[in-house]
Order: sequence, then structure tokens, then C-alpha cells
Amino acid sequence: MSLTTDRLRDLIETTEGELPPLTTELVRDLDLPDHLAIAEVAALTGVSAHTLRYYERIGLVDVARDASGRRSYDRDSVGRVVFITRLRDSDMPIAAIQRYVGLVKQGPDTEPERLALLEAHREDILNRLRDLQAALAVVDYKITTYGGACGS
Amino acid sequence: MSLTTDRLRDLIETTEGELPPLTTELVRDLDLPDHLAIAEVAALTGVSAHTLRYYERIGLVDVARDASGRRSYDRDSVGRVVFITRLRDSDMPIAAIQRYVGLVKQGPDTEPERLALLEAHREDILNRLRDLQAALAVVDYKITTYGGACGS
DNA sequence: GCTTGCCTTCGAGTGCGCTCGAAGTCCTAC
DNA sequence: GTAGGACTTCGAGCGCACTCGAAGGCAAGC
Repeated sequence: MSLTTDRLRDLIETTEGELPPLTTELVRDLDLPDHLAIAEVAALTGVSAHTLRYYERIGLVDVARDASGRRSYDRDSVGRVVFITRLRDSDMPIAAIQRYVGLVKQGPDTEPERLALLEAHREDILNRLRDLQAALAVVDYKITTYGGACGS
Repeated sequence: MSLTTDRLRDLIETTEGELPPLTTELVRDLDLPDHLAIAEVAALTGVSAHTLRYYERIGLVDVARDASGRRSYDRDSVGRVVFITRLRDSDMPIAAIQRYVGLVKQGPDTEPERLALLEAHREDILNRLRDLQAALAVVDYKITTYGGACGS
């Protein structure tokens, strides 16, 4: 694990300031060790160990254990964590992610429903983007016309 | 008030589906009555009466009372509410808005500080936009390549 | 052998932003 | 004059997503 941790540290440090955020695909491309300890996943993804345990507890990720009972994240689990992180970053509620993961567990018959969930969430994201852009316009206006009175 | 409410209802209904979100400036242009009751402000802004009282309680807006002790929102108060709504829509924490409002109350000397606050928030918004776009890319990828396995 | 430190489980606590309910007041319509 | 409904204040409650703390296990280094 020490070796692994060192390699991971290198990996993270050399990629520091990585502008493209981590994606499931990117994770596949990094030549990560087969199995990561929880602290390594935390370092890699920026999700705290506490939160990783929480995600497992509520059924968002399944994580294997090693001989001594410790969590051992394989590539799929890490990919799942990264995916969940993107969904959370876009404010998808935990409950919706649970629903999605539940559908995945039920097998391929649920694909249409999953797709519908994703498409609904896509709409949410687009709405959020619009809200944010409106807010940005207001803030920019405030900044440039500073000194104006109304509503300030 | 009944007249006022009716006019407001017209105003809101005829503008239904208004794509440009309400701004402080827009509020100034609508020929609103001088004073609005809380329910009218709620209808106009989409902020619940409960929340409007809460905003007043924590010091985000000052609202005058009429002869019988009821809230009477003038144009400035409405503008303030709209401004706060934009800030909240962009996830500015209540505490930061309180700080901002506090600076406004302290007078014009605090303008540089206010500006700094707004500029910091502007950065936050830009970061959020980036996060959302990254998430959108991931969700779009999922939607288009549906059937792919990893991390789903 | 003992310390160090990361790990385990479990349940409880936290912070944020509302959201609600109770009890009472006031105006309008009938 | 009385019923209805919107308003008032106040404090408490809620939902979400973590976040933490306690109590203990296990492996490596001195």
C-alpha cells in the first residue's frame, strides 16, 4: 500500500491543477493500481473518507474488503465514485442517485427508465446553467455600475 | 388592495413564461403600485411569504408597516428581494448576503469591500458554471452512449 | 512488546435554509 | 355581528448531505 500510495501521490501531484475534471473515462486511462484503499480514493477524487463510507452505507457504491476487512476499491468502484461526484456536483439529489443505482442493480431491462432519469437531470442542469448565467449578469452589472443604489 | 392584487395577477399572468428572469431593473420598469402586500411580493417574485418574513427577520430586507401593522413593500424593498433571489439562485450563502447587506447599511465607505465580496462571488459562479458544464458533458455522454457499463 | 496510525462499525450531531404551527389581530363581505 | 381569510409574532421542526466521535482492530517500525 505504501508503494501504491506513493505512486498515487505522484500521479496526483504531477496532475495538479488538472483542468479537465476527473471522469469515469479518465479514471480508466490513468494506470491506477487494481485496488485502492479508502484514503487513496479520497486523495484521488477529493471525496472525504467519511463521505465515501457514507456513500457505501446508503447503497451508492459497493466496495469489496481485503483479507483484514478493509475497503478495497477496484476500478469500477472508483469509476462509480467519480460518476457520483459529477452528479452531486450538478446538485442531483442523493435520493435520485439511489434510484438510478437501484435501476442499474435491477438489470438491463431498466435502461429506458435510467435514460429518462438522466434526461430529466439533464434538464435540471440546463435550468441551473440558465439561473447561474442570469445571476452572473446581475452580479456583473452590480460590479460595473458600482455606486448605483437600487436593491444594493 | 384587491385592485392592486388584480393588476398584479394580470401582470404576472400576461408575463407568464417570462424567459428573462426578474431583475432589479425590470422591477423598476414594471409599473407596480407603490406598495405591495407580502402575498403580492410572493406572487411577483416566487419567494414564499414565509421566506420573505424569514429574510426580514435575519436582516436581509427592511420592510415598512402600514397603519394596521402589516408589511408594506415599497419598490426598493421589492428590488432588494429580487436581488437577493438572484444571489440565492447562484448559491451565495445567506451569511455572505448578510455581510453584504451589513456593509451597505454602514454607508458608502464600505464600497471597496462590497465590490470585493461581489467579485469573490463572481468567481464562485464561474466555478459553478464550470462544474455544471463538466457534469453536463458526463450526463450527455452517458445518454448518448447508453449501454456502456463503467461507473453506471 | 509497544507505539503509531490508518482502518473498522455504529450512532449521533451539525449547519444550512427554510418551513411550519400556534395563537392572536384586523379587514371585508354577507 | 359574525364568518372568512390574510395577516402578525414567535419559536420550533424539518430535510438534506454530510461530518464527527467513540471504541476497537490490525500491521509496520522502533
